[in-house]
Amino acid sequence: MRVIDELGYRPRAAARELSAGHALTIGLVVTDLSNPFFARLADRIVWEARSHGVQVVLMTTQEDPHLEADSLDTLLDRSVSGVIATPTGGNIEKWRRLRDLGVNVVFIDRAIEELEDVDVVSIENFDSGQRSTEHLISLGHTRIGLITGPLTTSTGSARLNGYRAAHRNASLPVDPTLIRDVPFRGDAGGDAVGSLLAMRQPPTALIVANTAQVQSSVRRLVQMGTDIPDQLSLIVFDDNPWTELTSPPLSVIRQPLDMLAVHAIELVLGRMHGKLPDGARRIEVKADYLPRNSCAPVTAPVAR
Amino acid sequence: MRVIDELGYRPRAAARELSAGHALTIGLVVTDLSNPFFARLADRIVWEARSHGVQVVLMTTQEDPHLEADSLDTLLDRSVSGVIATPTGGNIEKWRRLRDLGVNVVFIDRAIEELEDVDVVSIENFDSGQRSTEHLISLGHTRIGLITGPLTTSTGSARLNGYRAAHRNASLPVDPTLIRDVPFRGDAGGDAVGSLLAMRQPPTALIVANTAQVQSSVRRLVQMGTDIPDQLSLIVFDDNPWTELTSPPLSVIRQPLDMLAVHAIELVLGRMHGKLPDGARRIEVKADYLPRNSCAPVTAPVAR
DNA sequence: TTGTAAGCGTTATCAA
DNA sequence: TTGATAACGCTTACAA
Repeated sequence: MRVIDELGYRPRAAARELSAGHALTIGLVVTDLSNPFFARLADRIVWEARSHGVQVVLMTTQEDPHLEADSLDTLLDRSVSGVIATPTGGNIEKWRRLRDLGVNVVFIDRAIEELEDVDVVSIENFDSGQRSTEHLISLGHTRIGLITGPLTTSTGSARLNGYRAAHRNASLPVDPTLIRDVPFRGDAGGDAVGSLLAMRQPPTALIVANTAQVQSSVRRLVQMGTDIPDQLSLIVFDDNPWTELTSPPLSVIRQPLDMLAVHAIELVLGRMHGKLPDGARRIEVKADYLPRNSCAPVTAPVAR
Repeated sequence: MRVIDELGYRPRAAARELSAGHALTIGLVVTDLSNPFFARLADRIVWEARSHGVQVVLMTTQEDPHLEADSLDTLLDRSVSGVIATPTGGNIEKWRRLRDLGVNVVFIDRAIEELEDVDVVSIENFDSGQRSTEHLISLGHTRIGLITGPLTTSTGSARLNGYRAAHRNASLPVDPTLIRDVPFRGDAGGDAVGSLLAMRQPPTALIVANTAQVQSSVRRLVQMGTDIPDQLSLIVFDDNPWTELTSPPLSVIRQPLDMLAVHAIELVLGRMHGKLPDGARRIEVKADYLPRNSCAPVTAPVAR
């Protein structure tokens, strides 16, 4: 021990991994880090992992299944003992194989229907969609726009279902032309905003129900000089650091990133140490509605 | 080859690393990912690294030298062949040892004076400080506040020197009470804003010269209801996605993240392959001033 | 308790 | 060109 200290000896990770057959490393696979949601999620995960002596290898997919497939191969080569990912939706077989090979997989933020035996940590998507819609309905809005990610994603469909349920409960019809499911990448959010406001009977309220579309949507609203909240009430998903710096400050659905990260890490590490019972876990944490000043009652009653 | 295909064989990274003595991996050591500047930087670096078949192990320091030291040890254990880092300023000996052990180190964004033989990629800090100050002076401002990171950091001191040079060139005195060098973490930016505006003779313009302080500074300005630009002209460092979403949109110094990332990766990989001449490289890329609507001429001439 | 040896999967060296 | 062999540094099982 004294000599170890004197020489500053440190065991070599590669040798240990080769001998053990697996690495004290997890892979983190997210879309990209320019989305503040994923960035802060990554920050929390790296932080939590560190406190357990686990390193994080970071890979980004740009929502592209090919890049995702590459990432998974690479992580497999590295014998990572776990993967935390926001899956693109593709590579079903690859994910399954990864899991069968003993890699602990945890999906965060979204799920994949076909992979029911994979752990998932997410917010209560249905509930978030419902509550934000209900809030706008309670302000008298009857034409509420919804911008969401592709409906093939679990977040997209669950939030839309919440939106629908809120309408149903209020005995309001759902106008399908107010619903825009758009791709994650590019300026799709902005375009959806443009076309919604150009409608003959435009919505009086808007929910941007995916973090990937918030920035481009808000940018477009600012460019168009839309008067918020008088002309349009607005709720966006996820409390970015800047949502309170706009005028007016935006009412948001706040996703509890810390909880998501902590649960994800605990699932991965728990399975690593075999401390968890078999069977997939689905953890849903509540997302709060944080009212600020971007929502107001409808100004004029809507003629029908 | 056919059998390789059939069996889906893939070489084991751990064995290769053990044999080769080093890993096709680099460490990325940044403060934290909740700062959009570092997040986007990390995004670009991961992306560039991937295109060269190199994986990235991510570690965060929270500006804490102890955490940084831990990170370096861990990376050393992993035999990474390179490290890209925004150094905290401490651990001088550790950095030097790392370099002497053959790990290619590239500092990004900031430098450490004592380590003159380490590659550095940064923006033209002096120039950025000078140009932003000059712009405000040309609008007639004579009392220009400056919020910057600790002056022990290369970015802090270089930007301050630029600020001073601009004053000198315009034969303006520098009022030291207008200069606030504050810690990176916490709400130091907001507090500096508060105390600057509470001065008997407050500044008519403000430069927030560090990304870490922008968010808390702007938040405080919004909270205080400061009229920008009529009451206070504002320039902030780094073009976050939200700087054009505030009202008014903020004039910024835009740091060319792509360039920083590309240069850093090229330096690390270039040295890995021994394609680079000896001797440290200092690459400085120009940062553009991007005028938006947060700067205006002084309203009333300052009584003297 | 301490010491020895085999094995992890790859690369590199040296013979054939 | 091909094929066998040692070495990388750690863990673990077994023998002394």
